[in-house]
Amino acid sequence: MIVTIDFNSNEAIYIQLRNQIIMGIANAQIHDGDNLPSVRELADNIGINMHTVNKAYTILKQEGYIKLDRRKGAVIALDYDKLRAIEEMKTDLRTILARAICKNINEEEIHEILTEVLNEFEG
Amino acid sequence: MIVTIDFNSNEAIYIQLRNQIIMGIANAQIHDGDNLPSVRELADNIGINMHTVNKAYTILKQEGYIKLDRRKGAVIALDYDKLRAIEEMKTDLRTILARAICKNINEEEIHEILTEVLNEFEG
DNA sequence: ATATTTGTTATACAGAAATTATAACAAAAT
DNA sequence: ATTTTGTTATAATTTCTGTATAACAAATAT
Repeated sequence: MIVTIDFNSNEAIYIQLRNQIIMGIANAQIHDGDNLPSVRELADNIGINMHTVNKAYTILKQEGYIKLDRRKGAVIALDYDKLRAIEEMKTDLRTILARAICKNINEEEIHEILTEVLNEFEG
Repeated sequence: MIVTIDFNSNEAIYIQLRNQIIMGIANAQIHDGDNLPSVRELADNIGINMHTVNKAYTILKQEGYIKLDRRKGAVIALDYDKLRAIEEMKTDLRTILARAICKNINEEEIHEILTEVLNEFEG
C-alpha cells in the first residue's frame, strides 16, 4: 500500500495518514490481520517524525481499525461497532447533504453520486 | 435561526459557524435574500470575537452562500455552481464511505442512511 | 546472554493556526 | 453629524501540529 502525503494540504499529516489507511482497508489493499509498518519505519519511509505516525496509529486504534501490539506492531483489526459507525456517519453526512441541498442537488442526484463514489471502491 | 457553538469541540469556531449557517439554509430557516446579523452583532450574541465571525462570513462568501455588502451587511445569496459542488461532495464522500465499508455497512444500508438523513431536512 | 525492535511515554522546542483585543478606515444609512 | 456596515491592520495569546531526543518495558532474534 502506497501512502502519499500532501505537505501543502491544510489537512494535518496525521489525519491524511489515518484517512489513507482507512482507504487502503476499504479498497482491500490491506486486510484484517495484516501488519502495518512500525511507527519508526513508516515515519522514515514518508520522511516525517515518528510521533506523527504514532498519533495516526493511536487514533486508528481508538476508532477500531487496528490493534497495537508490542511484539507484532500495528495490525489491522476491524472492530464492527456498526451502530456507533452509523451514528458517526450520519453526523458527517448532515454537513455534506446540507451543502448539496443549498447547491440545488436533488435527492435522486445525490443517490447517483453516492453510487458512483461507492463504485470507486474494490473488494 | 439559533446558533450554538461547542467550545470544547475540536472543530474550529468559524467552521462550526459556517456549517450551522449552511444547515440553516438547507433547513429553510433562512432564505435567499435574508440578512444575516452583522459580524459585530453575531459575535456579541455568541460571545466570541468579531474576527471569528468575519472569517466564517468570508468563507461563506467564497463558497457561494452569501454576499457581503457594506450597506446591507451579509445577505444570503446562493450561487449554484453545481459541477463544482458535486466534485467537492465526492471528495468528502470518499472518506466517509471508506469508513462505512470498513465497518461492514453495505451499499443498501448506506443508501437507507442517506435517505434517512435527507428526510431530516425540511423545505 | 546480548542486541535489536516493538509500542509507549516524557519533555522541550519551533512553527502554524485560531482566537482575541484594539483600532482605524470608507461607504452608506439614519 | 452620528451610527452602522464590511474591511484592513497590528499585536498578543492560546492551541494545534510537527519535530527532536531520550528513555522504558516487553518481546524477538542472534
